[in-house]
Amino acid sequence: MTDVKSGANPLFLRDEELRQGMELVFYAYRDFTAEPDAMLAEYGFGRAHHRVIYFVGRNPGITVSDLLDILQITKQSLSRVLSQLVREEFITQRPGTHDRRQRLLELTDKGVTLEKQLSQNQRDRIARAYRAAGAEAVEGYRKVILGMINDNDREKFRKRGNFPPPKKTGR
Amino acid sequence: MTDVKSGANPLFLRDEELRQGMELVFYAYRDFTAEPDAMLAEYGFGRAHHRVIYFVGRNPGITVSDLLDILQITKQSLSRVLSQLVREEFITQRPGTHDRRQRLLELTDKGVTLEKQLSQNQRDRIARAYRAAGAEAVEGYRKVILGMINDNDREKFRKRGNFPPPKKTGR
DNA sequence: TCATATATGTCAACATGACTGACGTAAAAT
DNA sequence: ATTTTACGTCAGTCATGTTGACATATATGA
Repeated sequence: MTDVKSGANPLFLRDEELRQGMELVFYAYRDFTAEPDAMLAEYGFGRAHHRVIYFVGRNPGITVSDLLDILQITKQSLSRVLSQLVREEFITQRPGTHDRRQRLLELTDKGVTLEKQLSQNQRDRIARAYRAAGAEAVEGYRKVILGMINDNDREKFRKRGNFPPPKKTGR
Repeated sequence: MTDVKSGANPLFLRDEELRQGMELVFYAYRDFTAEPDAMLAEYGFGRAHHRVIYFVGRNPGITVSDLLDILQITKQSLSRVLSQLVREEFITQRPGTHDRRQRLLELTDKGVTLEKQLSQNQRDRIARAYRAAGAEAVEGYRKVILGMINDNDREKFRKRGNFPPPKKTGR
């Protein structure tokens, strides 16, 4: 059998290989979210809250519209979870200095604590995977997965570089 | 006030690296599902239908419980979308030959057509990313992302190996 | 200055896809 | 013969997304 599939050229993208690539994304995401989801449930929060907490923690002082750009949901969807997080004091809002219409978002101490707790599992998961695979594999992982991300967001990572500049505060 | 975040501290780089790893998963999944979601909406279907169609197409003759194991949702959640797909003739059910309690699931021609249409975008996305990154990077991608997946499912990919046999599961 | 655009919030109404818990049926296993 | 398994279904709930309309404060440009 001239099994085309067993060829030595991994760049011959067979259906099987592509399907595996797709499934890997599915499984990774599924397992990536399972444990934080369970923690969140104890607070009466959901995955949406986690995403907000994460990206606010990642970009202190982010505006609502920038957050919307990241999450790609409607402002009404965001509003619900965000106002809940503000009400329960995980996030604070302050007017923008240059544009006072903006509400710049930041985690409170309580928010930082929750964020750490929530992402600890994911952080561990990534660290474990990175360690097991080795630096070279990590470089490959980044390359491939960046290639799957839409152009505009790929830029974000490009701008930061592989090992981003030791910037003091998130801009 | 030693700025913990600035360059000298390798822990910052590590944290930054881990965070980027997490974000890559988020962005990839977000962009991965956006277009199929839009197509599905035209049929009155959602992402859940896609997952069912995908995994039934991938494993013709799969049982309901094996599908539940993959999706990790409750049978009630599955039941709703599955019965809809059966009713609208995208999927057929036939009793298991050895165990007649089972309902072995398969795509109809209509189902195969829809599956292809839906996953074409994802397939293209993967192919593009793989081609752009190169064979070595793909190997790294697989290694890393496999490391993120829970043990039991990692086995699935291990068992199949990198270039798995096109064996349909009986179970 | 006046008009318009922007950033944000909010209300109502709705759909999807998760969940739990309970119950039912048919077939397999002991 | 009894129990377990595979599957379906009903009822109710919740989280998270959607659209569309409207409100307010502020910024910006003619």
